[in-house]
Amino acid sequence: MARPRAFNEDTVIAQAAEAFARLGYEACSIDDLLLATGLQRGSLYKAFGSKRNIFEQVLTAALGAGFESRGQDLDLLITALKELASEDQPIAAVCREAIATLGESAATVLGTRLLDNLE
Amino acid sequence: MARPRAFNEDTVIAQAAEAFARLGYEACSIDDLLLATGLQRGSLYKAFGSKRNIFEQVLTAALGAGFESRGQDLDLLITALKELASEDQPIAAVCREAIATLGESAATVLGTRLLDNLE
DNA sequence: CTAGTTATTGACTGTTTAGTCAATAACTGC
DNA sequence: GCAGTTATTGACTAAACAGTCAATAACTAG
Repeated sequence: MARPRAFNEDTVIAQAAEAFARLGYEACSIDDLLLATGLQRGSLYKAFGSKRNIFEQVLTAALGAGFESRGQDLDLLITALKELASEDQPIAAVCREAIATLGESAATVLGTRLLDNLE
Repeated sequence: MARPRAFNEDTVIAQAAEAFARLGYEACSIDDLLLATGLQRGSLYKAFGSKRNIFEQVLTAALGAGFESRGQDLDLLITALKELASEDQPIAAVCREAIATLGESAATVLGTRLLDNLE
């Protein structure tokens, strides 16, 4: 129909996920995301709209179907809970669903992952 | 000896603790701390040196002698683990000591507090 | 009262932040 | 080819950021 995208959206989300998981939400700047994805500013904003929206897509991809408590995905969940969930209901909803998947061990699984930051 | 301080250091640390616990480390700006403490920029920096040092004093006060896993103190511990511990050894050391105090229930206690962000 | 010391103030700096946009490029349908 | 559409680029903006500093104020010792 028109000029095609030069990137694959899923790949970009996966690259952004790595950056958010490693740095956390606030500490991960747009420049960090540009570096991680190889995109230019305008392209990132055209495709995703805002930092918060990028994170929402990252989180949905990580915690949606096929969520299996990989370390990186737990880091994203912890970040979402600590930095966003209390003031962002859609993010909180995604978190709730993932936590239901974890069942009664949710607290221990998350706490154990938190403690991994000491090693 | 000279001009006396117009504030009590322990009070200021307690006020800063509330702000850090509520907002997290990165999301808590110096302006947030000035608002919370009522101090002026120069006074805060003269007394504590840097944002990171203020946080270290807050954390030491919260997790040192008399640490009793109050909600606010757990929030500070979680913040320290997630945002600072992996790249700041003195902060990590304070965390380790508090976690030893919590014993084998540490992971569950921290995870449970994390999940409270959903309510 | 004076000299010495330390605390307070708030204007200032340079950097980094998230986000915007006009110009241009790359495509498709005709 | 041409017209229409969407993607890319990177310079740009305004706000927020952590941290500094010269001027001044408030104290103590003598």
